[in-house]
Amino acid sequence: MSIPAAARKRRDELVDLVNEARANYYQHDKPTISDADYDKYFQELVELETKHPELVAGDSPTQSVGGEASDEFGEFEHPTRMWSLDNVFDYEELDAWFARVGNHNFLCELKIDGLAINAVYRNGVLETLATRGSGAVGENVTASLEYLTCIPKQLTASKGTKFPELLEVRGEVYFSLAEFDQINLEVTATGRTAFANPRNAAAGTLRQRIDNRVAAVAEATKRAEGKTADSKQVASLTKHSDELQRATSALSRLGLIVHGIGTHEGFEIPTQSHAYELLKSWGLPTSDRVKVLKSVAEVKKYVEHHGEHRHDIEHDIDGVVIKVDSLAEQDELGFTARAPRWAIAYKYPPTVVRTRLLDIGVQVGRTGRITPRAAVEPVLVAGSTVSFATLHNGYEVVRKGLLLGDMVFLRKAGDVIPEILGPVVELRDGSEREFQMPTKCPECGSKLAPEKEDDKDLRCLNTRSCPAQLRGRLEHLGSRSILDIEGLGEKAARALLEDKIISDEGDLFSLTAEILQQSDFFVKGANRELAENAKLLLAQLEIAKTKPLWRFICALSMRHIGPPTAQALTREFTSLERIAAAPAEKLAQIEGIGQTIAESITQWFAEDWHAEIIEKWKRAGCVLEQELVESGPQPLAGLTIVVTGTMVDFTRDGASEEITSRGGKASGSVSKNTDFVVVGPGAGSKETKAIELGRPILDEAGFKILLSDGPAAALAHLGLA
DNA sequence: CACCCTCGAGTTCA
DNA sequence: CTCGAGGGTG
Repeated sequence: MSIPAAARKRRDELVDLVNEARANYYQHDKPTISDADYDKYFQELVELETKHPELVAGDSPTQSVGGEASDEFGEFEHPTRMWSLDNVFDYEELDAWFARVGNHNFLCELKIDGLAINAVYRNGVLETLATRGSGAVGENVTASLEYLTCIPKQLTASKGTKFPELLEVRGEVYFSLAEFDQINLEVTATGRTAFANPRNAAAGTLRQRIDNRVAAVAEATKRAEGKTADSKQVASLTKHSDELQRATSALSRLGLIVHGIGTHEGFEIPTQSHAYELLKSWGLPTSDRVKVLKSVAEVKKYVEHHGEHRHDIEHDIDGVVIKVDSLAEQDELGFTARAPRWAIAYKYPPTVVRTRLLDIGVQVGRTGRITPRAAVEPVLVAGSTVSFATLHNGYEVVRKGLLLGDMVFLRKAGDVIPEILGPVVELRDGSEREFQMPTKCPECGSKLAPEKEDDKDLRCLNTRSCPAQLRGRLEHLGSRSILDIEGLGEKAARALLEDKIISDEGDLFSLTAEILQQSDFFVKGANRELAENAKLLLAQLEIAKTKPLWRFICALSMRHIGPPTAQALTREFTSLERIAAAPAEKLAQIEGIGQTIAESITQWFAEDWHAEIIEKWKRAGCVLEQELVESGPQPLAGLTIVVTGTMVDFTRDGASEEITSRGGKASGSVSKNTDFVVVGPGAGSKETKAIELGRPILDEAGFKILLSDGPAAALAHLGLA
C-alpha cells in the first residue's frame, strides 16, 4: 500500500515540530511551545504512525532514546502544595528579609540546581513519586521508581519506629557534574544533541515514559522470538533493549537530596533540622552541608563560604536557601500567595565569562537608528552559546572602553540577554584597535546624523527608501503585537521588497495572487503555482484590514508612537482622519503627549508619501476608524497593574487587554504608583522590585479574582483586606 | 531644573 | 534587559 504524500508531508512537519520543541526545551533551555501544544503534536504523530507504520523512522521522536520529553504524563496533585521560594540577590535584600522575619535560628542549605520532586510514603512505603510541576499539580513519574537507586522505596525502621500514615518528602533530583559529563558523552555518541546543563539532563531523564520503553522491548522480544522472525526484527529488539538500558542506566545515576516535608500525619517535630535528622534516620539522603546558624553574621559567612567554593561542589548550585528553623515560628510567619515568608533563596550573581571581542558591526533598525553590535568568540554562558551582544550606541562603546580585539567580560543580564561589561585591560598586547561609528548607512549609503542636536543615537535619515528601514517597518507591522499578520516575517518582508513587488508599506494591502506570483518566494513548482505562504499572507492581510485603529497607527511606524500612545490617540479622536487633521496644540493636550511628540505627529502627516500610504490602505479596504465599543463595567478604573512572568490562561497581550477593557492601566514597569503586580513563574527583577516597594503581589489565581471581583476582593485573597 | 516614571526600540538563543 | 528620551511633577 502506498502512503499518501500528504501524510508523509505532515509526518515530516510533526517530526520537525516535536524534535525542535524538544531541543529548545532540553538542549537550549528555552521552551518555545506550550506543553499542551507539544502533547497535541506528539499525539497527532503517534496516530499518524499507527495508521501508517511504514512512516515510522529513526528520526521520529516517538522512537527516540531516553533523556527527552515524554508524551502524556499522569498528573499528580500534591497533597500539600509545593511552594516556590522568594529570591534575594544581595546583602541589602537579604537584610531586608532578616528585618521582616526577626530573630530566629536559621537553617542554611545549598540550593541544588536540579529538579524538585515530591515523594509520598504511606506507612513507610514509597507510593508515588512526582515532579513539582506547577506546585499544585506535578507529573507522576512513579513508573521510573524501579530504576532510581537514589531514593529508598521503603523507609528503614529502627526499634519502635512507627511510620506516619501519610508522609510527603520534598527533595531535589540532580546529576553530579561528573555524571552530567558522562551522560552527555553517551548522548552525543548516539548522535543526539547534548543537554545544555545538568538540570535539563535530570529533568529529561526523569520525565520519560520508561514504561513505554519496557513495553517496546517486550513487544520486540515477542516478534524477534516468533517463528517467522527475521534479522530486521532481531535488530529492532537490540535497538529497543539498548535504549532501555541507556535510559535505566541514566536513571540509576541520578542523585537526590531531601530538603523538606509536606503532609506529615501522626507525628510532630519541633524544627526543620529535627525533620532532617528524622528523615536521615529513616534512610533518606540528606545533605551534610546543612547548618543551623544562630545569627545573621553566621548566615552571611555561610553564604560567602559557599559562594567562593560553589565550583568545588560535586553538583551545580545556584544559591543558598535560608529557612527559619522552628516550625512553630514558620507557622507564625506563614505564606504569601506563592512562597513561604519563612524561607528565602540567596542567589549567587550570574556567571561572568571572558571572551574575545572580534568585531563590532552596526545594524539599522526600523526607525533608522544605528546600533553597534559586538561579535564575540562564541562562548558558553548560563546554558547557551553567545556570539553577539548589543552595545546600544556609539557612546556605550566608548564608555565601556572597548577596543576591537580586546578580551572582554560578558554575562547574561537577567540570565537572558548577553551584555559586555568591559575589557580585561591587563590582557592587551597593543594590537587592539579603536572602533569608529560609521558615517554612512551600511544599507543605503545615506549620511548618518543624530535626529536632534545632542541625541546619542545616530540615525539613517533616509526613512523613505533605506532597505533596512523598509524591511524593519514591514516586519514590525506584521508582528504579533501590531497587526499580527502571519506569513509576513523577516523573509517575506525581504522578498516583497527585493523582488520589487511592493515599493513600500503602502502597497501591502492591495497585494493579489497575481502580484505575488511574480516573486519566487511565493510560488512553487515548475508552473509557478501560488505557494501556501502566499495564500496565508493574503488571507491574513484580509483579516488585518478590520483590526482596531490603534494597531494601524502603530503600523505606520511614526516616531515615538507605540501601543499606549496610539490607544490614547484613538480614544480621543476615533478616526485616523481626525488625528491627521488635528493641530499640534490639540494633540499635546493628550496625556502622555507633549510638544515634541505632537509636532512629530503633525510633521509625519505633512509628508506626501505618508499621506499616500494612508490613501492606499483606505482604498484597499482597511478600516481606519474606531467603532465605539460599548464598554462593560470598569472595576479596575484608576488602577495601574503590571504583569510579569508567564500565565497559564493568558498571554501577556491577553492579560493587558483584560486589564484595559476593565478600565485599568497595564504598565510594563513597577513603581510606587503600581497598584498590583501579577507574578507568574519565571518572573525576574520586577517581582524583586515589587517586594522592595511593598506593592501587592498576585499570582494567576489572584489576578483572576482581581479581574472578576475587583481590587478589594484581590486584596482579601492576599489576606490584606 | 531635577527627578521619577513611562514608553519606545532594539535585542539573544535555537 | 537596557539605554535613551519624552512627559509630567514638585
